[in-house]
Amino acid sequence: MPTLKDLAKKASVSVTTASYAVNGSSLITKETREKVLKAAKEIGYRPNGMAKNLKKQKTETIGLFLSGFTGPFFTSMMEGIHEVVMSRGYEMVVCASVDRHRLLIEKNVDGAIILNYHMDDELLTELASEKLPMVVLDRELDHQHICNITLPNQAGTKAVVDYLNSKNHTHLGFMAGSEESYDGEMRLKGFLDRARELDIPFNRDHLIRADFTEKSGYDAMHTYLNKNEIYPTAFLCANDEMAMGAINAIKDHGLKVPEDIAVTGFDNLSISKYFNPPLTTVHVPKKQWGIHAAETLFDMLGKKENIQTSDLGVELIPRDSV
Amino acid sequence: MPTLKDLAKKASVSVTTASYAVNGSSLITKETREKVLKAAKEIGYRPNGMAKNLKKQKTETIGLFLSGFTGPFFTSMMEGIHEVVMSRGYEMVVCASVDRHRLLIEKNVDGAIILNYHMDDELLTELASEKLPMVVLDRELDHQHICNITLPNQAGTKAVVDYLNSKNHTHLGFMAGSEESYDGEMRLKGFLDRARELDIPFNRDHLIRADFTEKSGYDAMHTYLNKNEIYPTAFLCANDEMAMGAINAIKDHGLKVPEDIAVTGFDNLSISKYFNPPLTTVHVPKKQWGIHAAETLFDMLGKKENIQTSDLGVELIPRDSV
DNA sequence: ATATGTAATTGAAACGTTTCAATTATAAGT
DNA sequence: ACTTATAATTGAAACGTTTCAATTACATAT
Repeated sequence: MPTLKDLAKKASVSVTTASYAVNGSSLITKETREKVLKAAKEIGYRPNGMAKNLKKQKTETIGLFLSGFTGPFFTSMMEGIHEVVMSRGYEMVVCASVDRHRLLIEKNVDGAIILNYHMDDELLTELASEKLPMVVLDRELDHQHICNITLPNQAGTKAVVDYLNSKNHTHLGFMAGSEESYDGEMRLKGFLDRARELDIPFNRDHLIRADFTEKSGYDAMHTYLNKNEIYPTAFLCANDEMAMGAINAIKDHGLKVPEDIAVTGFDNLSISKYFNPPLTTVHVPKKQWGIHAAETLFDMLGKKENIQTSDLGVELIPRDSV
Repeated sequence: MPTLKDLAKKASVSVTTASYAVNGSSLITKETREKVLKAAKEIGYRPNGMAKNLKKQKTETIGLFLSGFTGPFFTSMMEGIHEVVMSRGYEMVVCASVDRHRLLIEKNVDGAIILNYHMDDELLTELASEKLPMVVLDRELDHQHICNITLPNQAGTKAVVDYLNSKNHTHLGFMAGSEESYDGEMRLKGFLDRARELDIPFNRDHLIRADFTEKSGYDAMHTYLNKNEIYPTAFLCANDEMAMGAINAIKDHGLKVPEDIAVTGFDNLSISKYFNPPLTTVHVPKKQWGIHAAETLFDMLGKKENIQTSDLGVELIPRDSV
């Protein structure tokens, strides 16, 4: 691997000049630059990113840290983030991990967007700093260098309860995800609160736990139906994937959706409208969410004062599954 | 940001000892190690990844370079890669880019898996080396430090043609993706070749181009149906997403699937079996593909001789869309 | 007490850049 | 021709680690 020193020798200039040439500095003449660039091509010189980062003390890379790549939910959000990051001339890396990721703890990124319930609050508050601002999407953290951008989860399930209520569904069930998920628990909370507010009785027997995947939704609903012969007229699910699994289980059990049991989801995945039956759900502006997160992060990097983190709106999408 | 020097001072040891302590070397006594670790906690020391990488001349990170995050196809594959990478104690970063990505060209990764038709062959062959082996998934490149692991695209569409033929479909149409996609073009080639082999006449009027997304599939089929009043009895689509779009367009046009037009996909996305009608498609072992790619890359990193790249199998999944 | 071997610690160089400060070359003004 | 200003080039330090080679500390054997 040729280094800048090799390049300098090849072009018979100093290392400094070589550096200026490859970085397009205006301090040197056009001729020297061209001479160096030509030599660079000849020996196949490529700058070494590690050295560059070390010297400049920054990477111009922002990291998105997820708990996993599974599921169709994240892709729109990533697109949103990616668009913003590119437009600012930065690079983006997506990392999945359990509790920690070397790129984050060894400061290999200039900023981070976190959507990873495996990472605990302590690690994040410890790591966040002027040099490593963060936007967290899956919790609320009070820290000078952390911004929270959360989804309107509670408002979402509340809207669903209201909608179902208006359709005279007064016996409700809820399929929740993992208890570790902030978003999931907020959705559950919105549901419970609203049910209480509307005096809709809710029995914990009709609270099912799954893990946000279609399969887990199927399995959980399957077991549930085998155990209970009396069931609600409508089931709210904490996300679309589980809702689809639940609907498939209900159908396989010989019941009809929505006639016997209505089912609602949350997220409004792009495929949900093509499901059979098309899924009533809460639209989550995933891409917008990503854009907003990234823009906020760049505001922090730019040391902007008074960073605004506007709320995302809720929209119920009524379809045939109710 | 406290450095190793700060840590050494705080713990009243040399920089070397501090380094040994944080890296768990057995050259120092238990007591000194503990003393240093305690000091590290106190001042909040974190090793600087950039310096580490520079000195060690490696990152223990492997990069997956994609053309975009869009679409549900990649997630299973990423999971496969990720599993392998983690099991080897490496980190994985996923990068989307147009023609180049700084992390790749500045050697910020120890190895790369490429699935990005935007990157041209020249760049890749120039970059691949002993220190940066690559596995490419979307083309075939002959280079000492590049392994190709491609999908059984041609075999896939050939199987579909055979299947449709056995169902007496002799008027076929094909919805292809972007011409830049190797996989897409191979799928098309398999189709064309097999049709010729079976003496099934094919008219280029029934070759539609879209760009692999559901929306583009819908639009393309919509325009097609408005233009042609005579159409094939079956349409092969180069992937499932376009197939779903095409089916929706056909339905919106007042025709029935599969009665009026049968439609097949390619990929077997997890949602495809729940589509209405369930999609006949070719199963692509996406996760297995990822695992195989990552394992091959580690074989290269380990300078293993005689690297085996076994082929992936094809499996036609008959469902109601035919 | 002295030599000998091993364990623990340390100093200093190196990794490949960037960039400040210093130097040299070139042009312009008298 | 000589100063002065500006442009172009360069030397050297620094970024924060790792690790080789050298040193010191300590125990054991003579």
